Amino acid sequence: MSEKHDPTVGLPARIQPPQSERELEERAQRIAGRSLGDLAREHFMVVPENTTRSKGWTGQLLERVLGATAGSKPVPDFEAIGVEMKSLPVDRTGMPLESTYICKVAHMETGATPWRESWACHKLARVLWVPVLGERQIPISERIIGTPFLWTPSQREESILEADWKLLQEWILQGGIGEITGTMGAALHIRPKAGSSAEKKWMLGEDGEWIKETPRGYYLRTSFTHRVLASRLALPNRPPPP
DNA sequence: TGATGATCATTA
DNA sequence: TAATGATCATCA
Repeated sequence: MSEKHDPTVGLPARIQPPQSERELEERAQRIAGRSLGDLAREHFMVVPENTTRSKGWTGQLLERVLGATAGSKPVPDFEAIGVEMKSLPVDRTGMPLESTYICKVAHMETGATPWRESWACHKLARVLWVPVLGERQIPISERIIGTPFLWTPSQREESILEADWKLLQEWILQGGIGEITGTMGAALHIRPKAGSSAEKKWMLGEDGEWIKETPRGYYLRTSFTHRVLASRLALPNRPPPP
């Protein structure tokens, strides 16, 4: 009989998950303006030289700092309060540098799933956006956290997402998942999401038969996330558009 | 192994 | 140079 090794021995206690949105917001506001290097040091994380081999590092740091549920479970980052966290790399003007991954394209959804019942819709129902000044020229440790904020899609935003969802579902119905390209969808689109293009998974094909296909995921375009940032941060007191 | 966290890098 | 398609690390 051997005792189970406890990897937390010698490390600081894990940050407890926030028990309310208020608590999460307070934590998030406190790291606004801080550098990734400072936060990493406080939480005993080593800053990578570059992100090529550490692509998820910033997100993992923020999860740790804010007390997100660790791991890769298919549940919200802050499970108790149903909030998803997304770090968003932006340039100095607030323009997102990358699209935002939402979730995989599930083979059970390849057809006529209503937007409101979709995995993507549930994922986006409540999001803590954490902008990070993340231009490649800036060393990782010097990148600065912006102002985080909680977000639920407005009616306008949701109608855009729903329209794209319907469009993509229609394409899947007509031609199968294999016909989808990244050009489809104004805000929400579908792109490969796999370890490599060689990776194939069983999906439902055009005529309902099982086929091997590249795993794909739903992503938000930068044009959409930019409008989300701009409407919540740059123009906080702007009256709603007509 | 498959879902999570994303960013990389080639091409149009 | 932006966008699409490809790829990388970690965790349970």
